[in-house]
Amino acid sequence: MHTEVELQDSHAHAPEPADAPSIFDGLTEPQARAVRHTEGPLLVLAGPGSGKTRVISRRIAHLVGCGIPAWQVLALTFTNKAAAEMRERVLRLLGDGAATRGLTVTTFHALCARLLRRWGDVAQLPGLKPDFAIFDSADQMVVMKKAIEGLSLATSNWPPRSVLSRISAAKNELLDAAAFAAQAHDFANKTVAKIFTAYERGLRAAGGVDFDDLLVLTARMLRENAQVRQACQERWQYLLIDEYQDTNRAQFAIASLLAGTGGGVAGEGRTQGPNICVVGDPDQSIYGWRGADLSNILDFEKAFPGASVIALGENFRSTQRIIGAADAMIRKNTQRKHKALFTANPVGEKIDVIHCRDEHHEAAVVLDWFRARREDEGGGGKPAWKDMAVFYRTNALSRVVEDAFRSAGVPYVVARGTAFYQREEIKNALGYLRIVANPDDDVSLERVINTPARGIGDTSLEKIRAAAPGRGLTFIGALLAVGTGGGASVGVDLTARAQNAINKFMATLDGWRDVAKPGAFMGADAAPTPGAGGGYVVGSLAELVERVIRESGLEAMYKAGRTESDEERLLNLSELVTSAREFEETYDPDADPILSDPRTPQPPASVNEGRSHDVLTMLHAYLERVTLVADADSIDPAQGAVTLMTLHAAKGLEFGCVAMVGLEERILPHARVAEMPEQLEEERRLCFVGITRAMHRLLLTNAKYRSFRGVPERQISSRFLGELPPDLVSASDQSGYDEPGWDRPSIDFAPIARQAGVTARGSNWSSSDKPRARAGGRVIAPGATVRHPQFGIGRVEGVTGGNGARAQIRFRDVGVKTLVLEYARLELIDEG
DNA sequence: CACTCATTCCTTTTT
DNA sequence: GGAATGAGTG
Repeated sequence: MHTEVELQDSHAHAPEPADAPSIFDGLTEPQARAVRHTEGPLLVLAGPGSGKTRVISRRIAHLVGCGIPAWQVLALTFTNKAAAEMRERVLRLLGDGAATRGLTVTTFHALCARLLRRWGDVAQLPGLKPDFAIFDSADQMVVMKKAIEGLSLATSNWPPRSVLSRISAAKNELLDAAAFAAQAHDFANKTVAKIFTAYERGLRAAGGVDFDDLLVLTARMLRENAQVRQACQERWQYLLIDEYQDTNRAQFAIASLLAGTGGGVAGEGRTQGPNICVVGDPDQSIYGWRGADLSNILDFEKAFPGASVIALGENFRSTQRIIGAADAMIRKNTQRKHKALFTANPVGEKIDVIHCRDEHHEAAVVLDWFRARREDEGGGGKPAWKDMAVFYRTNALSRVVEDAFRSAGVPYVVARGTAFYQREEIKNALGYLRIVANPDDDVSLERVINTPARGIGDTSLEKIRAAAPGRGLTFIGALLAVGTGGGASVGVDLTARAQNAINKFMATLDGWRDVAKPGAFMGADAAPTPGAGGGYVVGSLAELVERVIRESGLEAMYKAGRTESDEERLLNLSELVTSAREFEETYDPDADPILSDPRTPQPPASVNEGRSHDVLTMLHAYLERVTLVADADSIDPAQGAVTLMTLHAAKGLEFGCVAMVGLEERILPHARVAEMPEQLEEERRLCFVGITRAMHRLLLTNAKYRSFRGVPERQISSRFLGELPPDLVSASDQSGYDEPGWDRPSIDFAPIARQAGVTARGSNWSSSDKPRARAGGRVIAPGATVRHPQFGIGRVEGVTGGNGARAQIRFRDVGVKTLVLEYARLELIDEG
């Protein structure tokens, strides 16, 4: 133990010397134990607010302090934000110098992307191209639709969304298309298996991988290729995984393969097993729907025998009342290992629970509550806007809150990191860039080939599309052939105009590729252009982005439009250039795991000094970065604004004052638990996560009426509210009604037997308060008489069950109509 | 071929 | 209430 001295002297530019603490300063005994543990597997069960991030960053600093080279340390998180924060905290302890060189702190997905780029060809993963693009969910959808249509199936029978989610589930279980097909026995599964195969083919043909592939392919590569596995194991001797409760099977496989079995060379007396440290909290597992497997954390000691376990139960964040409420609630979960949750903090104020009239009233209540908090003198002093947050279960709930904040002039930010990159103009610009990076990307190609309109219309494209596969041509190959050889040479009969347009387009693409390619005629060595936009070096990424925006015609297109949104789009495009420039400036090849060489497991040292990396490499890295951003990544507490976000995005954060809206049955817990009761406990954990984000004050609200898709529905108070100890709560009913039952959690919500019958749920009548509300949830069967708001009285002739259930109904005036029960506002008159 | 307007279909959560 | 198709027109 020699930490302190070493740590303090070796770093000249630690920002604030006064701030450079001893690594063990102010730690509790269990925290210090976790920091001190270096060799062998370690499980840290870290309750909310237990100083987890602090422990992790100090532990890394301690490892380095013990003489372990930083480049041997790999820390994995789920979001870029968490990675950035962890990295920053380590650097604060150790300084950004030689001591931390090569330290790898990144997300699972980003690590996998880098490993696949570096090793994909060595491992010979079938169909994986070195230039592969990462397809986000919108891209996946395009490929999926094509796959389904290519099999002559209807997207109405095989909804791309749900097929994708089944495939995703399979991939999370490490099943590939062949393995999935092998265990598919009924018709539905066999069909999904076929679609799976076609989807994979389409994805690979476009040189793409989806999010799940990043994990699956990496797991496979590590499992099957000894060379890659050894290289990684040799490089990363110390593995650390945050939010371990959220890992799925693929991530577990990756972690195990990276950890290996022994922790270094045999015979060195290390018998404890690999140096893998995982940190998590089973009570905060909220990604079950994405394949997270709680048994990874619950069975850690089985997977890594001899593991030490340290529980961090003391909470340093919240008041006693908040902790008491959270603890009481989470105890209702039965599938759970109890872990003591306690705090030495002040008792604090009671938790406010307010029943509101509707969502607009609810938003106003939240606003008032925040304003009142700004005058609070109590614990934490007067909070600023940035110390406040609103959480909700679904994104759809944010709109009303946003509106209220906007019109009240209260600053707010919505945590939607992906939103910027989902915008039409940005997707267009990125589409072009993606083609430059990977010409096979036909999803991007089809997106932008006629955006802005350049005379390559549907009819021409259809002809080319029809001809391409028969000739073994990719889409871009066909375009090239059409352009150079003339359409006739590949059996495509195009108008001269279309051919010209295609030629021109291809020439433009070529120009960009010359910029991106190293050593091309406008390569990195050329002199700087003091162009109008000026300042940057030829061969820079930002220049490429700017060129693409201009020469693609996107700029002109949005300039021509004179609506407000067009102006905004132009601004966004220049924002994209800025983001590229920023990326370029901070691009650090040293931090890039792909550059570690297997034969020389040394840190890359100063090999990559200077700007020798070419634009294409940087473009790949940039696109990768841009596709792997998460909602939570955009949260920047430096902004003086209230933060609005989903409960999922809130994990890992803390705020002085928190308001949670929509504590209603069918929202939190979500409606899906009616069909899948086993998901209730995850919903409760989600609520637990929300509550435990609050340091001083917590407000929980719900509304009596809430509109869904414009239709107001009567809401029922969330059962979770009923689970809070009454003495910790200060409840008030401002709904303007006084009905019994409103305060009580619903028991009316038990799963409805689905059988052959179909439930006409919700029955959303006009705003009148007739007793027919009770018709909701009843079974509609053939023979029943119903009333439709437009069509009048009708008789049910037949029903089809399942999701999106429909009924054929014969109306007196309009004849037989097929209606989707969920949306047709049917009123049951007689069960027949 | 491009643009506008009507119709349809949804809404968990996200790397 | 809104995005994403599709039909119809210039």
